[in-house]
Amino acid sequence: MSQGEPGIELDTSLGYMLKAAASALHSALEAVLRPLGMTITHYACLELLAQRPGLSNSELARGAFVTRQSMNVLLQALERQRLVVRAAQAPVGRALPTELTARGRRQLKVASAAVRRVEQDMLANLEFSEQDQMRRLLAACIASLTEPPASASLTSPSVRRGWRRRRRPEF
Amino acid sequence: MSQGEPGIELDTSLGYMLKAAASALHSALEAVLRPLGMTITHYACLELLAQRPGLSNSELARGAFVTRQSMNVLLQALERQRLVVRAAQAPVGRALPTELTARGRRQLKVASAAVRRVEQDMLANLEFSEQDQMRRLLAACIASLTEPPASASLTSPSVRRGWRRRRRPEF
DNA sequence: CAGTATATGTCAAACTACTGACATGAGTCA
DNA sequence: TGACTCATGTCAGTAGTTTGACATATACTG
Repeated sequence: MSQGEPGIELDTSLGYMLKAAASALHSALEAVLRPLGMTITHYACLELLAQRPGLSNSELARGAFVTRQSMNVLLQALERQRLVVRAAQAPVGRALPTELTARGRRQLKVASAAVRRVEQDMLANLEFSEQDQMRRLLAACIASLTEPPASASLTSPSVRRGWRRRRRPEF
Repeated sequence: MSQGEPGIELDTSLGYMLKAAASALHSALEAVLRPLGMTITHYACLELLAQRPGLSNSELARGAFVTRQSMNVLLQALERQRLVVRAAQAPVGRALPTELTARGRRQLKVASAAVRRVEQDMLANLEFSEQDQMRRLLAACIASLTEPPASASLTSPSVRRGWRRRRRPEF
């Protein structure tokens, strides 16, 4: 083009490619989850609870990359559907531990299988060593973007100080 | 973090890590673009037009990973702000070529610099060879998810048949 | 040529997720 | 103890996107 150095070369920009890959994955996940009557965040919430029972609303929000407000409305819906149960009162602080019900586990089981298929499709052409490599590279990108050098674990809410987590999530 | 760390795949799931990286990038981009009064899609639209002048609404939508309806409302806003101009009538078919105005180019220049900084931050700890590797891996994932083996170029709307592009975009 | 399928532009309605705001619980520090 | 800071839950309003629908333009098919 004419004007000097324009901007970013989209075709080779890793930021753009990252977005493209995430977008493709998102579409594929939506496509398999929709017939099950679930959104991606809905699925993510269930999966998180299956692997870490007792997570609070805020912790689930961080794990699903949405705001705690968004997760809150979702959680209320899931509770109405009897897919999860929340403690009536907080054991400590204000955080209310949440857990899956048997019904929630059943729904998750179906969804989880579908999601796994999508992920395997995505990695169909990658060797195991390449998958490891990709994990390493993505982790490096995440770390660089999240600045604070250490931790920020899903379940370490209070201890860390002086660093304020970025408010906005995804997508 | 007392509950027995159920070995979760989330921490090693490439799908999850991809989402995490995209989410972190999205947040970082939003943070630098917001002070400029731009959204990510807004920026993406301008950047696309800078590199491929004459792109239509639908082509811009695909390039920015949103629906053509979303891009349409954005384009109308950008046109009102005199950042872009659209052809009054289609040279062929219904597609209306769009181009940046001088004003649009000026706005893009500032945003592009900010975005470049974010991307460089993200890649700060990666060697060039690792960046190439990452490009290759992401490209493979995108290809696997998009199924149809070939093409699907940003500017090949009509030729391809028998394959319907996935409707939903991103993020 | 008629019929069908694909692309595109655009309006309107519905939704999802975010921002803003406020109150509550807990830890830190002087 | 009291002031301050931080994390959390939750309600209300809003912005950005998607879904749905329809008209129109082109290209393929038989």
